[in-house]
Amino acid sequence: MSAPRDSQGTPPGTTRRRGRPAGRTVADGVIADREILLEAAEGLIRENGPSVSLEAIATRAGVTKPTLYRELGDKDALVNALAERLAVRMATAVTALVGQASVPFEGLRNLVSGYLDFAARERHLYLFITAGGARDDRVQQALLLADGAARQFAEPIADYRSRRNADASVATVWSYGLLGALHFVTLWWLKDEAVDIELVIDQITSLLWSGMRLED
Amino acid sequence: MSAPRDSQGTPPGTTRRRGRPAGRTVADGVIADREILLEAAEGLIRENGPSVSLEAIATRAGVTKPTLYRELGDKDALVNALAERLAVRMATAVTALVGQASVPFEGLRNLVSGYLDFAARERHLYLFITAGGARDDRVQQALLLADGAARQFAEPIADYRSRRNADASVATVWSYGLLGALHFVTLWWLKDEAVDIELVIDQITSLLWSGMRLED
DNA sequence: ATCAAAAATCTACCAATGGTAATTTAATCT
DNA sequence: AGATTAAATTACCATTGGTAGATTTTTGAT
Repeated sequence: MSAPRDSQGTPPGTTRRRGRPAGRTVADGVIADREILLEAAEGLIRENGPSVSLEAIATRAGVTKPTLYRELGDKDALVNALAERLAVRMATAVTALVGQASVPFEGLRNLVSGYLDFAARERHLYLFITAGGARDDRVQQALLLADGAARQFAEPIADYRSRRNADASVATVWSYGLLGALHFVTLWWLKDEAVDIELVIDQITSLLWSGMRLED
Repeated sequence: MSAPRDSQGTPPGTTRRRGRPAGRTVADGVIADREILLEAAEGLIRENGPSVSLEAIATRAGVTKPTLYRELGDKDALVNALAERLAVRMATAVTALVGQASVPFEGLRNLVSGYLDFAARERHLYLFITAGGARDDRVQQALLLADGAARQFAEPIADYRSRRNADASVATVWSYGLLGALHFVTLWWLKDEAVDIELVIDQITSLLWSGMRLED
């Protein structure tokens, strides 16, 4: 917005202090700094949407790019870190909902509902992680959130089936299938949120629970 | 690779002819040029993977960037055009397989199998379209292939259910769910192709056909 | 035939951005 | 106190998407 005279985010009149900062020792506040950077990134993404530059993140965190690189690695690492955080928060929220269910079907429905709700609430962040940031290797970017989540889902699925003497080896593939279905429906729904969400939840839950077949 | 002296792909000794080319009239071979450019893009992606620059594409097509922009618009338009082509080819291949089935279940299985096969055969192109190219707005990039395909799938699904007096309004959501499941399983499987493909096909077909439930 | 306007193309550039090298400042060690 | 090391900054590089302006040929009017 306000054009900075410098390539960095230094205020136009002043000069940023250079060199090692006062009262800062080896591996002192490293985790704190990491946290501050990730927080800055999340903030920017929430406010300005999924396209964000490392420069902007560094500036918001009060540092410069090389510091950001030192703390986080490269942009892929940043996206990874954000994905991990989001996956944890998402899993926590969704798991709590699933736990409230009294029967498996209700558990699945809560899962679907929780997923869509969470994605809608963290719209920009969700889109950044699943379709946004990485420079190269965008290939598995789409699976970033999914890889974590799929592992989380595989175990309950396998358990559920084992307890009922059904083939549990499907758990991994089903996890990815489940996540993919949720993800695409989410993307489609987020585009304009034109359809009633409860209807969408019912329909996709029905597909995942009962499948498409009408006869045996 | 071989560093060009020029910023363009001009051979080091020569100078590229400038200006309007001989024997070229308004809207003459426009479609042909478009085709050549798209072909060049596909070739490069097949050979070098999903990361490709517009410069490289233009050079391979024997033109320069401004010409490419005149023919295609911007990079998003290029990705769009490639997605459309791929969607058509994919739909053709898959539809043929589905048509060979004698019962609906077999149709679905052929669909799944055809999707995975096609993606594996056009690995780089598939990844470029679904996870690769677009500059901004990568958001709906993930849905590029899906949007076309989902429309294709929605009608058969609705038909199938209508004929059996089942609720056909699920068709749209199910299409995206189906595509999402296929896409994620495909990405996961393409990562290292470690699992037997027939097993994957069986498992994901089972999920889509019968769902996850074990009891009513 | 001649000359102006329009069309198609290239060269040369710009801006944004991911990433890094060299430099400066402060803390720590001997 | 002086040397070494760690942290951070400035200033830069390379790539790449995109565009402005120069250049050449066709087209069309006089």
